[in-house]
Amino acid sequence: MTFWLIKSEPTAFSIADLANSKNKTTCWDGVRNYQARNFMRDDMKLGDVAFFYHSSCEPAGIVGIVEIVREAYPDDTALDKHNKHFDAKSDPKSPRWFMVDVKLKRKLKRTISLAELRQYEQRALKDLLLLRKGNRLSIMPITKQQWDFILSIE
DNA sequence: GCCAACGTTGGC
DNA sequence: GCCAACGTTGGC
Repeated sequence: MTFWLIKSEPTAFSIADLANSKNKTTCWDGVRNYQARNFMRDDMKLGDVAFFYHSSCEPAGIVGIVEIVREAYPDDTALDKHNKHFDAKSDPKSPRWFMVDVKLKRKLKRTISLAELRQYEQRALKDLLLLRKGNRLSIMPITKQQWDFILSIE
């Protein structure tokens, strides 16, 4: 089982939006970065869990926990001309972009902000990809140790 | 709104 | 294959 962190800008799709979705489940579409896609397509498995992270907002931070309830399948928004994530170079016969379905397990009792996570960047969260300088990855694996530690400070 | 950091594109 | 130009991300 792998642990993950997935980012979303709450103005685009927030934890509240997920809570209000049917079955508290949504398809995680719109990922247009190869590294993030590869993680999702190749390594995200049914039953894996992920932290839901709000980016580009105040405060940015971890706000909830989701579970992967469907493994990777083609992201058809790439083929939809009217979708903002349309990709003219994506070939329907050989899909370039993928998505998974995630279901809300629970909201955290409080937001664990980026600033708070940074307090541990020399120690328990030393290797957390999120804290690496210039990191822009929207889907990243985290270790069980990091997962457990973050939950312990909730 | 700014801008550093990064990924992608495309000319050569 | 190199790398400049460009677009995007995301914290501040």
